[in-house]
Amino acid sequence: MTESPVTLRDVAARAGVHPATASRALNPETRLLVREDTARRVLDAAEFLGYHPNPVARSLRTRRSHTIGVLIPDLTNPLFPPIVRGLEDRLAAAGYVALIGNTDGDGERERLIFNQMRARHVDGVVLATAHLSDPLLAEAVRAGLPVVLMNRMAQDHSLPSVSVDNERGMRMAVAHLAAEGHRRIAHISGPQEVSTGLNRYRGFVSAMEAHGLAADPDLIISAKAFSIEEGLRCTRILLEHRGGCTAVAAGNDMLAVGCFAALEEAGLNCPADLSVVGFNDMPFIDRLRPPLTTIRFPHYQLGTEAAQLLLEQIGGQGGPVKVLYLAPELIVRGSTAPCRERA
Amino acid sequence: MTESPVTLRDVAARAGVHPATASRALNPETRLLVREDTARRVLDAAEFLGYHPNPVARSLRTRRSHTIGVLIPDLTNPLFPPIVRGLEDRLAAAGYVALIGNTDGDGERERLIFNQMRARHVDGVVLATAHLSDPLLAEAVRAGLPVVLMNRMAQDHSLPSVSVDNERGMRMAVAHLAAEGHRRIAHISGPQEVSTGLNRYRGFVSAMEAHGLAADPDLIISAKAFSIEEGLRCTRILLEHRGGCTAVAAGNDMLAVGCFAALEEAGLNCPADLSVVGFNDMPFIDRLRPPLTTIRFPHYQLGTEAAQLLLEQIGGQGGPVKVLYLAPELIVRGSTAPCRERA
DNA sequence: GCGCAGGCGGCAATCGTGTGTATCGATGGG
DNA sequence: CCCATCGATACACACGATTGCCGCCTGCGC
Repeated sequence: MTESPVTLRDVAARAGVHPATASRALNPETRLLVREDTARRVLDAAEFLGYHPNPVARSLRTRRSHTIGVLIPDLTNPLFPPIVRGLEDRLAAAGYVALIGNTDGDGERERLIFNQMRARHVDGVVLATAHLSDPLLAEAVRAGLPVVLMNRMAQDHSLPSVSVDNERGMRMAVAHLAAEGHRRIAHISGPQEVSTGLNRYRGFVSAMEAHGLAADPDLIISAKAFSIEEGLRCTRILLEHRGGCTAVAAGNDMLAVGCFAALEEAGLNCPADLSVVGFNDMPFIDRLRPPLTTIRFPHYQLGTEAAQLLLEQIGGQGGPVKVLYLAPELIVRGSTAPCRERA
Repeated sequence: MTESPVTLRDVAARAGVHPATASRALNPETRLLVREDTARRVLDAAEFLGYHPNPVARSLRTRRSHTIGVLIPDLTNPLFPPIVRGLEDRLAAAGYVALIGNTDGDGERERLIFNQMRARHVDGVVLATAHLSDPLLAEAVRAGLPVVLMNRMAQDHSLPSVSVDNERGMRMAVAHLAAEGHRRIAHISGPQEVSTGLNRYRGFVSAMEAHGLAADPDLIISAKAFSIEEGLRCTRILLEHRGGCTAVAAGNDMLAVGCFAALEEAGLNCPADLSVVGFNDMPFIDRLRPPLTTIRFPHYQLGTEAAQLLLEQIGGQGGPVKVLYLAPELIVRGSTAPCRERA
């Protein structure tokens, strides 16, 4: 009464069959091995008793836990909740659940959590933390563990991944600033060890060249993390011995928020003194002062697509490795304005 | 090589003992049943082989999954990520993992997810979604499933819970507005079916009385959910046939954000035309325009304390039911100003 | 009427661990 | 010298579901 002690043998007993037969009848895959009326009797008995298969026992036998490990840097980064929800919703629809692990950008912690997840026999892993060359990837591949990279790509291995087209997104951001008349545009780049940081940097450089603008090395500062603190630090440096830039393309929204903080600290106004464009269009970023101009991509869908790719991989079709790009979109808000120096 | 096929029998074989002995030697609880040098031999063998007990098999035998179900309304509500992190961190320290379920405030979905979690044999449940009288609670109690309420309380059952002192917090908010000279203060209350909504409402009424102010029923509007949309809707109503209030105490920050949206829509200015105070001090709320005056409580700690209570309950000390209140704190920012009508 | 084929379903082993019980050996006391 | 006792370990089964294998029964054809 306290638990749900209704087990397969109970169902079998009530249906007057052997547990093995009940098992076959209940599994849609093997149901055709059982006569139809027998199957119906078993199903009715299961229904009547309120039978739910014990997933632990099933996992022990089938060696599949229906559990997915998800490694992200930090759940409290507003970018991730919608992505995680997309993941969980899609996984849940397939009968899987997600175990979330926060690495805080620490490689040591990442390895620890990864091992714990492997110990729990996860059926696959979604990595949103992978560095360009991450030893974990080699390990996962060697172990035959299905892996999908999310918002990240790897250089050493060809792995399925879902991400926004970062180069294109950054080019759109720069194009917007250029169209507003800005010529001296700075870039606060994300960490160059992750694909997101690197590709956006590349997009910045190529876009500047495409617009016939010099990508002044003095106006490119590399942040050590995608954090508000780093945005603040980098912008301070920029403001101190900047070559007089009129606009900043930040590596992501968090860096842009840090940029805002630095401007406020220096008594400068955005966009009057400096135009700022971010990347991600994370929740609530449209309600800041000023509302941030940024590059949007569908967060929730990023999660669902990552889940989809992982499920396909677990399904074992063994098809070609899929690399999925989601289209970025420029969202113009109040943090960018025409360049005054040109006017 | 691909998996970690090193099992208890392997360890036992290498140590030259029976698997049962190896099991006892490895378990600190039962280690004293084994001679010390034998235990050491087993431990060495386990170390050498890189043995990790199979948690699935263990769970099947011990009927403990080391898994906790966590039901929240919506992970994309910025209030929850820090709370969830606190929970996960504390649980992880005790060897537990959390399964997150989003109910979207839907009772049907809540029941569905709850059942799925029970089917997965979670060792306990943290409920951040419970209504004042929730059939799930009775069910969980009847099943002997450890439960902790988070940011919620129940009326029917005496259950362990962790929450902020909502009445006191709301009284602090009202006291602040009163101190600024406001006399006609409105309240956008949260859903009255959940303790958070009800207790803040009570706090509002009692605070108004304490300051000798009339709690005009026209100035109290009940939202159907703690959402931006509801905040928008309720504020519109308030602005249309309000009795000329000069301040609003919102049931939480999301409602306050909706309130901001309604003001912008009506061409009104906060705090010049209307002072607004929220509740929760959720992340990024300090970066809105204007920065929201609100009631803060430690989110992360709310999570860790809930986890702690649940772990104690699972530990089975069977002590008295603990109900924990965290102290609220008034954070004054730019969304509240002295009442102009008094000046 | 008998033999064979094939569809159904039962038997039992298995997954890896934990634990109650039995057994074995040693030791100490009478 | 034998028996009782106790400590240490081996044995076996249970947890609950899955699945390879085998046997039974039925139906059909000759």
